[in-house]
Amino acid sequence: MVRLIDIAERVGVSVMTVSKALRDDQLDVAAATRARIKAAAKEMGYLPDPGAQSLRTGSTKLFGIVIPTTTNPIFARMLFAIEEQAHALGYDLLLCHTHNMVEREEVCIRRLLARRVEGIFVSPVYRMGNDARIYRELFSSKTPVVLLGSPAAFCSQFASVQPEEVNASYAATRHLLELGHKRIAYFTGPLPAIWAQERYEGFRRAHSEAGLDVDDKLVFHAGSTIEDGAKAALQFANEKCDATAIQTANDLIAIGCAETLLKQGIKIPKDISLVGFGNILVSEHFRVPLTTIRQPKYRMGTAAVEMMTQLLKGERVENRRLSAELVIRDSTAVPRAE
Amino acid sequence: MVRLIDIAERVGVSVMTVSKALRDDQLDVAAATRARIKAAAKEMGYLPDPGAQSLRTGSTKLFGIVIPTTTNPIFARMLFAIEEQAHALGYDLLLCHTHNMVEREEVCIRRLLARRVEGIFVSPVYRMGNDARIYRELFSSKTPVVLLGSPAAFCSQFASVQPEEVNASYAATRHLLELGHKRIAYFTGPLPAIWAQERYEGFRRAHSEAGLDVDDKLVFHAGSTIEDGAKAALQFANEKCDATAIQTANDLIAIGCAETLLKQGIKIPKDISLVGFGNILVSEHFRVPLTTIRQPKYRMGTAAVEMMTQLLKGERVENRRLSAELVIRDSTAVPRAE
DNA sequence: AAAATCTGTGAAATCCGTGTCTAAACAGTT
DNA sequence: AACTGTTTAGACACGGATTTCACAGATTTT
Repeated sequence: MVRLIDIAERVGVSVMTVSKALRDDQLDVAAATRARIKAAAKEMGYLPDPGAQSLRTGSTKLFGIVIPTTTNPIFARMLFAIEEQAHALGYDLLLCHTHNMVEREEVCIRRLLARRVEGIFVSPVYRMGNDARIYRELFSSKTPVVLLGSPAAFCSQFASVQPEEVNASYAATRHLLELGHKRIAYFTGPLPAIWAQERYEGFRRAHSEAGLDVDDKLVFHAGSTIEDGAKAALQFANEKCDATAIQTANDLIAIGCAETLLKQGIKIPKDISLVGFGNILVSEHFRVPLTTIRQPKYRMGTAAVEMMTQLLKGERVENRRLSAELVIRDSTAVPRAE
Repeated sequence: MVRLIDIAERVGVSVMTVSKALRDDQLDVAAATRARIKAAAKEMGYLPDPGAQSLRTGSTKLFGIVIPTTTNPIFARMLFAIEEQAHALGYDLLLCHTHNMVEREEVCIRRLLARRVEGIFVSPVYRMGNDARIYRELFSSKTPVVLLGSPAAFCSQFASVQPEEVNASYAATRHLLELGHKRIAYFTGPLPAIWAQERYEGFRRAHSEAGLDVDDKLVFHAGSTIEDGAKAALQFANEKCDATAIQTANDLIAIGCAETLLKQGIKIPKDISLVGFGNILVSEHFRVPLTTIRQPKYRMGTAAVEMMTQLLKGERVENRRLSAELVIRDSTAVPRAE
């Protein structure tokens, strides 16, 4: 590896001069000398040692990102945006997966802190309670943090970007109500997750504004995967409640649900309407292209990085909520005439 | 931040003793001293500075990974496996996206080299020619490299993991032939990509073994995205060739193709059979669940890390090809009786 | 009892780049 | 010629951990 001193010897100047010549333009070094040094550095393929740099300057130029998994399309797309923006700022990105497990999340965050990253993007693993040791550690480390998702009680001290869960979910329910549906089932996400609560809240609000009550028998607990959706659908079918539409807390649940119903010969949207949340790739190309909420994944990523740069500058930041709009496809229609 | 010297002062020993006590177990330091030091380190929340460590030892404990994008489900899953294995080895992972653009790929690889990563996993951007400057640079940097995908001419000096493209594609074609299809169209991937060539090769081989010729009129150039598949399908429909089945170079092409054909009222598999390659999430839940080739994504990731550890130990490694098998779903059937 | 060996500990040098401060060189002014 | 101010360059110290080596004291050998 080429070091500063190698260049210094070659050009015949001191190490300090080389260091200055290669960094602060316009300072302390004569133009001619600077040119010679830069030429030599390029020719010799010099790359500063980041270890030495970070040791001296205290700056690692690293961000860390902690997400459930990249196989979740929502996060894949946000990750993509964040990586792009971070690079533009001269930061590299360290990636960690939690698989939605608290122990893993702890390990991930500790790894990143040990690495002295200058900022962490994290999608918190949902849990009950208003305290989580790792988030206290994170806070006392003073590392800038941007939450990708809802700030639950245990991490409410940090800045966050999230979609407009309540309003978006509300819009989805409204869409069903306007089509004429009166009895709408709801497949919830994991209860401890704020996003799940908020999406459900939107569903309720649309009902109460329409002067309707939510029938508890129409609420099914689904989790967040395709399998969870399938299981809930089975229960739904068994209970033979007279719902004409189903709204789900995310697209994966909707997919699982639809697969199960279709298998039982139930037609979508003829027999039952279905609306999801998220607009992942599968939704568009699903057997029955899914009416859903388009989450602004890429924009959430760019917003997160913007907030991070503000935090790095020591500025205060406001939490951000990005609007998410309804995408109407083929899984919703007017209810079947009785 | 707590430093070694802080612990040293607290415990009343030298920095060196602390350093040794916290690292090489069983050496040089008396058990009692070691215990006191460890207790103090834990209590004070000591975390070694990776910058200083890497400066001194020359080891960064970092891997880099360069992939087209995490939104591509194939890579998302491999990334997941690689991250998991790397962490188990004590390495952190630096992520870079190329978007299949050579310029970006150069930037990414240079970033990683500048970071002094100890190993790079890279899915090469396909290009013609047998020379690429950045791969020469990479080679002369002596950084261990494992290719995620085919070793094209310009990067054949590196170790690689890849699925059994030819055989798998061959199996897909065989499946169609055995169903009784005689005229099978083929939608190729990007020609410079070796995987595209190999999948096509499997298609040809199955034909020649069955004593059939491949009709050039049935070969369409498709690229690698849903849009590419849709475009090729349009051309296919216009040319009214009498094919009874279509095989595509990957699942996304198949999806785009199917969307287009279905929109034109063509029934799958009744009017035409369709087989893809890759088995991504969409394929299973597509309007017509897709017959395809299951790529061993997770296993490719673990194999890549295994190979990397061998390279790190200075051992020679053999390129690896993992078998990929046919998954039969609903998009293939016997050809329609004329 | 003297010499040789082993153990636990620490001092100093080192990895490579950068912040600070001083010194030399030079131009312009009186 | 003496003085001032600016530009350019280098000396020195430092960041935090680790490698090397020396040394004192305890233990074993002769």
